[in-house]
Amino acid sequence: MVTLAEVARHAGVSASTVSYVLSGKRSISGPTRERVEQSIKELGYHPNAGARALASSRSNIIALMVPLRTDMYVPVMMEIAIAVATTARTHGYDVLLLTGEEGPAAVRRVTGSGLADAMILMDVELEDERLPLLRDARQPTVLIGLPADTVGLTCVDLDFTATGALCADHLAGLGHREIAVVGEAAAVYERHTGFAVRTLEGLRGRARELGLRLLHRPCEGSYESMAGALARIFDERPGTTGFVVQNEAAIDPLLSLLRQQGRAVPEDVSVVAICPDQVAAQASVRLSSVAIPAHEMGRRAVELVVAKLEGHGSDEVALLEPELTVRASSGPAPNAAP
Amino acid sequence: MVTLAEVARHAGVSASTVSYVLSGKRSISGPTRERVEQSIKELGYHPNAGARALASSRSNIIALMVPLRTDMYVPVMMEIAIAVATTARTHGYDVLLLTGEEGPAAVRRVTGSGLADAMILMDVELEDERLPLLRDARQPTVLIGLPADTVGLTCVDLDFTATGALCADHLAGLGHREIAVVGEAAAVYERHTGFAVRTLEGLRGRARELGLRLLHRPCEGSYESMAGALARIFDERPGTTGFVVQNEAAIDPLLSLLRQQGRAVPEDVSVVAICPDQVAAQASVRLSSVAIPAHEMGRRAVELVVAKLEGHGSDEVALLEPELTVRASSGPAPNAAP
DNA sequence: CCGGGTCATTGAAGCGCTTCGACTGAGTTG
DNA sequence: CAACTCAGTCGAAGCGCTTCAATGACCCGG
Repeated sequence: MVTLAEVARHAGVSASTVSYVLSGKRSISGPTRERVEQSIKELGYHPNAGARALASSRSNIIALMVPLRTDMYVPVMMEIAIAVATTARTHGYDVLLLTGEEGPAAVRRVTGSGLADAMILMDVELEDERLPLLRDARQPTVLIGLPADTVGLTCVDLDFTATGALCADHLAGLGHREIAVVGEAAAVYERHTGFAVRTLEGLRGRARELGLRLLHRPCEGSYESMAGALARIFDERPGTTGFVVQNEAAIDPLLSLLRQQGRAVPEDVSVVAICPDQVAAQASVRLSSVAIPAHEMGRRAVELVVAKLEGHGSDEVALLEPELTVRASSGPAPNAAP
Repeated sequence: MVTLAEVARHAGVSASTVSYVLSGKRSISGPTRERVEQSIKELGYHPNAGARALASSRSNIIALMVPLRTDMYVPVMMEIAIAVATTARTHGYDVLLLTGEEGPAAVRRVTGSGLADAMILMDVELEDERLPLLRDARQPTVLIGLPADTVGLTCVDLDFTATGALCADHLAGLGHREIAVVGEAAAVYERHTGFAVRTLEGLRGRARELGLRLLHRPCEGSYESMAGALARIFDERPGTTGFVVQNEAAIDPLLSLLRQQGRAVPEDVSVVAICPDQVAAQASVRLSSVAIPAHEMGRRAVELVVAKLEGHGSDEVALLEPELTVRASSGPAPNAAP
């Protein structure tokens, strides 16, 4: 194993000079720099991560805590994780993957041991038990998702309240008066997951303003549960002509069932989805949708955390503006005035 | 920040004693151990990861390299990643998340810097450019997936050749003679991804033995591309009564299209999928399928790598036996002899 | 030709931990 | 009872790096 000292000897300089060449924290003359870089290359030197971390109290690692559950939004989580990992690399950081399993204990372990310089948490609940620990951890933290109380926290999320309102606007604008919301599994609402709750609030609030009738039905995502939910929806509100779906797994079943029942999309019913663009574009009917900007969320989270690590950057809540793309699944309500 | 030395002072022992209490590498008397543990708790001590890594040349980190692409099997990758992370924790290791982006450079960086004690690579191609580096890295490595040449490597994978054969057996046993294979996107085969190629080999080999006619069509996974592929299949082989699907995204479109064309499953055509059980169980027709044991693969990979780190454990290829679960999507061929 | 400033480089002091060898005293053995 | 073992503890030497204060070399204006 090649060490700094060996590089220094090979290049005929002191160890500290090599270190400064590597870090760029002091000016080094051209010739010296070149000699050192040459030696590094020749010897195949790689700085030892542990020694660096010890001497500088910086590990250059960002911890990413992903939810253990895989009951929702798996592709989104994966895309966020990958975006975090690649963006972190461009800033010189590696990513440590923590699962929610250990819960608050993981936070304590990582912040205590200096394993990571900062943390990014996903799948934040409205009253998350990890939050108190974060508020007085010495490591900077960024949340992907929005808890109830954001004081002293930095968060990134799609503005789901605005997303709900946007969906309501779109359908109302097309003349739909009775809207059904096909949501995530009931468990997701029960554990007070922010995005699901907020979307619903946004939908309800705007529906009230616009005088729409709104019916919310959680859905497990299986074909069977979708069939059940759909039957109950048309049973209770036969005049339903607009659907908002926030559950990737339920999309295909919904479209398939509507087709089976002879309800044409978008002629008889309109469907708006809240899902990644790729999913919307691949469905049997190209779906009008509000995109989940997973990549952007991961990227922003890293950038916020890096800014904090570098001293600038403050606590802020970065809400991404939702964008609705109109595709082939939404059109004028069948009985609307022209 | 609390250090070992402070704990030692607080407990009235030497630093080395505290260290031995922590590691258990030397015997410590009951009273002393208790005193030290008490001090650790009172002071809220957490060993510093960097210092540990430097002194012991062990980081207690396993690097996991996941593919950057998200064009296939995303939920499977995620499940493997989560299984790796949780299993690693039970052995005292954390997981560093690397994306394929950096390619071989990431391998060099991690092995060179001692950032990780071992590596697990996913999405291995038949002729993977990272393999030469691994063969003479000092860190143990385990591959999830099977390259062409496994000499000197440790691998975990579902036995996809046997999986293909099993699907052929199942359909042949039900009297089907003409089988269509709906595969992954063409790009997956072009980059020689092991699992896709091997499944096909297994299918072809057994089909030949059993005298089945086999038609393979790659598929992007969108509804549109599935429609195209299906049209070409029935065009070319109108007598097709059996389907093998190895592409999660294509499952729903396939079932939906078959229904639209008035072909009943399993009365007119039988479908066997190669996918996680959850997906098979949630489809509109409960699918007969060979499960992808994602969790098991992740777990096994960690256990193999930990065994290597502990000195026992040798190079071996662990192929998991495929299991076919018969559900509602496969039945006797319509024109078969009773 | 000297005081003051800048630039490039160095030596040495740690960072917090693990681990080796040495030491002690109690228990065992011939 | 001397010789020996062994469990339990300690001191000290690093692990490979960063960083601070110090040292020269050099240039400038006065």
